[in-house]
Amino acid sequence: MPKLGMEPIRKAALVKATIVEIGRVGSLDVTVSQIAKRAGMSSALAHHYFGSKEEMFLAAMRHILTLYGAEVRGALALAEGPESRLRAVLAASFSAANFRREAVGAWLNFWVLAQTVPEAKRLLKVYQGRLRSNLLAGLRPLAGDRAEPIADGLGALIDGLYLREVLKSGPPDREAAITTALNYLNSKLEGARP
Amino acid sequence: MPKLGMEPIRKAALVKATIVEIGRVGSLDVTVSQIAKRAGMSSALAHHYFGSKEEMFLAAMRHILTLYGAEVRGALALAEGPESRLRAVLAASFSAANFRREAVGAWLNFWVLAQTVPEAKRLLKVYQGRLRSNLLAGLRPLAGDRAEPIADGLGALIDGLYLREVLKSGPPDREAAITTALNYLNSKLEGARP
DNA sequence: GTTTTTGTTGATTGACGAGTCAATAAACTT
DNA sequence: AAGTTTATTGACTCGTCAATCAACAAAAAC
Repeated sequence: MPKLGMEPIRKAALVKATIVEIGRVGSLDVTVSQIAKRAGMSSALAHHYFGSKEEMFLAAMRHILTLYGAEVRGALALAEGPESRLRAVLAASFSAANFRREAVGAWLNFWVLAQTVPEAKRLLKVYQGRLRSNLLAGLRPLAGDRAEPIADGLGALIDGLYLREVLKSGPPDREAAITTALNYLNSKLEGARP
Repeated sequence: MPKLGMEPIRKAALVKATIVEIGRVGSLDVTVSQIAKRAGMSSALAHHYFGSKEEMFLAAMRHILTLYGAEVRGALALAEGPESRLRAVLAASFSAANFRREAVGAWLNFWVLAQTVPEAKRLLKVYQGRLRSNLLAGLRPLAGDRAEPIADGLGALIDGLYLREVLKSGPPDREAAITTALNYLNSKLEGARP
């Protein structure tokens, strides 16, 4: 009993299921069947829509990047002035949606994927570039020349905080993460101000 | 023509080969045969000595941790005073041996392993704990109460710098990494000093 | 009302890989 | 010299899984 126009629905369900399963299993060793089952369809259908497992992974990455991008843009729209914009970027990076265990686990595994799959590497570089330019936009008015090294450090710090979240046992502690990042930022800005 | 006392030699060769192969392939999807071949023996022998692939991975992790620990201890032995000790820890973390692409790639994959294998998680926590206490020892005399958050931030920053190294294309840039970490440290210490 | 397009799956193929085993051989023990 | 322990491997088992295919169903187009 096929309804028409299923393609986007099925694809969306698969993307979501891919992220959930990678997070649940904790590695890229998830089978297409697992993903398809969670998305409520047969593995054959998953292949029908995506062609290969790798394409599913890449679609999942794109989806996470899109979500993250939207969140940053939303937060940025409300912010006034460089300092507030920086805070917005950090808040979005550690938002409840992005900092869920499941998303963080998937994120880590995408990093692994980037070692093998060029397109995955490219996507991750897009993310890095966006983060960097967002940070720079806020930092340049406050720190001038010293903006670039600060942005690079802060970017690495954010990634590191994600990484460490993976090892934690309890629930994600967004507060702690965001405080650490803000702390970094503040000591940098104090040093740079007249 | 079996010579006796091969066990430690074979095991060492396998551990080394495991790290190399994980770094080369860029994931934990390395076959025991690949590892064994690189170590110059049959896959059956690898199983004979380690029992399972997972045990090989864990042995490789222990090895990397041991190397890192030795390097830190060595650097620390030469250092005088808290500031110099902090610098020593950072230098060891980004030493040529630890910051090779191959080692960094393996490191990333061990993080993934820690999501599934409890013993791997434990080992990674040992690493984190050691790093943390080394940093704290240097920081407490300089920053007092504020030592703990600084150490946590610096630890995350170091992990983040490792993570970012994975995406880089060229040769590892230890200088840049160590400068970023020192920078973080300096702005923190300035803020804390009378 | 027949043809085409879109949706869907069970069954199958083909490859690959972890772990086991039996067999062989050299060295040590008694 | 017979027996035991250690080293070593080729061949095999058994399971898993990505990807394909043939077949079926319903809507749309003609």
